[in-house]
Amino acid sequence: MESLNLNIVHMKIFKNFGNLDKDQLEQNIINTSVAGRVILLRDFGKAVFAHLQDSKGRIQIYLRKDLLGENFQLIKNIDIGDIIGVEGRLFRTKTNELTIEVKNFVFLSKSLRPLPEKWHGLKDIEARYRQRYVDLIVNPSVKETFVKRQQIIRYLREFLENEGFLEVETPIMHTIAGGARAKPFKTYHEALDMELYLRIAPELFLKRLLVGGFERVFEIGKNFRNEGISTKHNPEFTMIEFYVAYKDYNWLMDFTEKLLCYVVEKVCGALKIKYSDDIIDFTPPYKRISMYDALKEKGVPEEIFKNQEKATKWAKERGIELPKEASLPKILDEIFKETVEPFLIQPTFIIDYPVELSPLAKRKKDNPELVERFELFIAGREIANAFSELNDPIDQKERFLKQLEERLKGDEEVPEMDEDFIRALEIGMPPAAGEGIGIDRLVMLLTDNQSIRDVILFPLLRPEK
RNA sequence: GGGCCGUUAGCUCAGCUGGUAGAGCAGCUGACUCUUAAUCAGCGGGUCGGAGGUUCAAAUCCUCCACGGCUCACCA
Repeated sequence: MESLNLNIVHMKIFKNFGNLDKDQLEQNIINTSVAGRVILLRDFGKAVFAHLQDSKGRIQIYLRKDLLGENFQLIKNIDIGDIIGVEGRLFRTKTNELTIEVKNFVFLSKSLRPLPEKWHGLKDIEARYRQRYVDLIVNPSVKETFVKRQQIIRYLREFLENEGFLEVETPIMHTIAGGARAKPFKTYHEALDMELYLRIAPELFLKRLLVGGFERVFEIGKNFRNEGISTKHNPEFTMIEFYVAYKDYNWLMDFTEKLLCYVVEKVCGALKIKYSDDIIDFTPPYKRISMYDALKEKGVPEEIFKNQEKATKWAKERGIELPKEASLPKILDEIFKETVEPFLIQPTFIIDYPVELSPLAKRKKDNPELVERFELFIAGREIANAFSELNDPIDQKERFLKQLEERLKGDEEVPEMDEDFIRALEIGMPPAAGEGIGIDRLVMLLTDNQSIRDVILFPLLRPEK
């Protein structure tokens, strides 16, 4: 029987025969076979009802002594959690439930540990993360989340491929951890006797590919940041980054709207979705507003935009904590995070950031203190970060050098100088726009989950003992 | 790293101002051939997260530690 064609509950049985009523099933004998895990068991002595669960659903099976004869004694050895295969005829019970009347069955796997309680299931959050295999068996919505996660990635990929993008893989082990501002994980290569870093972003490698002549590239993969863990941060997380030559950030905003619509429509079946207590509407166009205008809208006085003393005072009066030695743009960024960000529920592009906050973005032509950058906020969270890419090697080198001063002051999050990246820009990079989207946060949004750990199969935890 | 909260049977949870640790489900035995968290009768099940302390007596009070949750800090 192991070699028989075993049906998958939902795809074959319910899809093909789920619409047949009791009489139709009496008149047409439909034999089927299924393998699955026993998740409920009701023993009546000479008859047993059980529910089998497989990857797509559940179906009830009915085992009778008079049909199974001597083999019926074996049924008494079944425990909840065992995996068995059955074959038999489909029928409907008195209560009209589609059921398999078993004529033959086989034990496939024995479960030695009991499953969690059938009614309350597994609730303990720690146990759910540590024993995700049990969580997946008993909490159906968990499985749904991870199916949706894969769909989100599939449709992102499909959209970009349809738009002529090439998917690439760049190194995860870096000799210089660049492309973002974050503390990296360290590892070690024995043969080369060399320290390496796990990447904090693929950005600088993807831009090297623009130099090499690929005009549309993207990469989906893990990034690693050696920072605190929270409901929005896991040390390893999945990003998609994509780059388009000969386009700028305005084009990219339109493109982002199309991309999100494509994915949301495919995955959720509508552009309006529920997230927590909000209804998020992905119908374009999304509001586009500069960082400074967004601050003004929330009542932040314009006079502090150009005056560090006043900005510091204004922030402190409102209990906004500032890092020591914060520059004016950094102070405004902190004010933004407190006064604007939490209120950006509907998709909103915040554009035109101060150059100090964006060392890899191109300056605006009419205002070199700002860059052509946007961040997309949804449900009070940053979902995407994008800009017209800086392709002037001289400006880029100057900005790296300026950052290095901070590194020398002891800021470990500032990357080392990447000389090879400068060399690549010196060869000549076409004007381009690039964007990164945090996949985990997007999945949270589209699956209505409040913690990043609920969209990562095996989130990082300390060892049990 | 700080603050608050949690950790009792395989699972979900009770256990009051300190006085021999409980229930439901799961398990075991028995009854029952259309049940839906099946039902009924009976039985077994615990280093109360760990280590100290206070006390005649600690799941309960105190201290430290471990793990987790929320939150703040951190976070391109």
